[in-house]
Amino acid sequence: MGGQQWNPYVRDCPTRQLLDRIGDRWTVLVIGALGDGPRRFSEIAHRVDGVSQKMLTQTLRALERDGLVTRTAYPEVPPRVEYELTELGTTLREPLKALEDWATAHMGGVLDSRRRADQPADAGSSR
Amino acid sequence: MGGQQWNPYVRDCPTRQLLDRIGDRWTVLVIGALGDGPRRFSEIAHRVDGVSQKMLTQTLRALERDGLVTRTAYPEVPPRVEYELTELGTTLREPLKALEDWATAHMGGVLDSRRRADQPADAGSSR
DNA sequence: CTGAATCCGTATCGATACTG
DNA sequence: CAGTATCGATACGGATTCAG
Repeated sequence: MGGQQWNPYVRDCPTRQLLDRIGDRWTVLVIGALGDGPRRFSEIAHRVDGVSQKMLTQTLRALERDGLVTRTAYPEVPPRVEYELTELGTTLREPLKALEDWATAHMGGVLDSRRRADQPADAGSSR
Repeated sequence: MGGQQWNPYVRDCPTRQLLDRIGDRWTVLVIGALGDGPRRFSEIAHRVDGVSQKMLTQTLRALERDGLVTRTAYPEVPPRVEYELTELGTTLREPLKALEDWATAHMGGVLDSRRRADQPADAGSSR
């Protein structure tokens, strides 16, 4: 199996499905936060700055559903729940890392370009 | 100047900025469609299945603003406009390709897991 | 601590009609 | 052909409240 050559233009190719899946605000960040081992709910919440409790829960549920993360609840009081990347989830970290590296290297240039484009007038006057 | 170590958890790290930028439905696909050379507006529209005129325009404008794509209008009748990845835009293709490859290899498994998780009842009966 | 449920503003996007 | 403008649905996500 496999070997089917998808071009990423067609509606339900894997690329689109992946984009639909990780193209929200938090999924990629949560996967990143789980990159170095299992983490508790509150640890993830603390690491992923700005995520609300609702969105974190929702994101983790979706990741679990898709087999990218496992959820382990310990029957204690107070409750402790740990999330961990599955093997599959771990394999996703590499391409994500490539993206992070690109961002670190090049986003500055992107923002510069954006700022330049946002100069309303010609702005050549100052040089 | 380089060397600053961002962790992808903090609010305005490059990773988040990139995600905010490419985390929409079309940007990644449009970059993909421009991967093998300059393309006309209508060519891109045809390649990126399902994109509306509005969203394609909007996406291309944003890419241009960010220095990832150049726009060249030829003063002809009828008009011809070509879009092409800049050098910077081209560098983004590599990590994006890594993501596409992951999708091709693993999205099937993800969808399987999702389908399994969506079985309402225990469904263990069939084994 | 973990998480479900609700309310609600807003950003996103698709469809459609119109223009040079 | 390559856009622009407008409208409306709805999905996304933040704040808050309640519960085991």
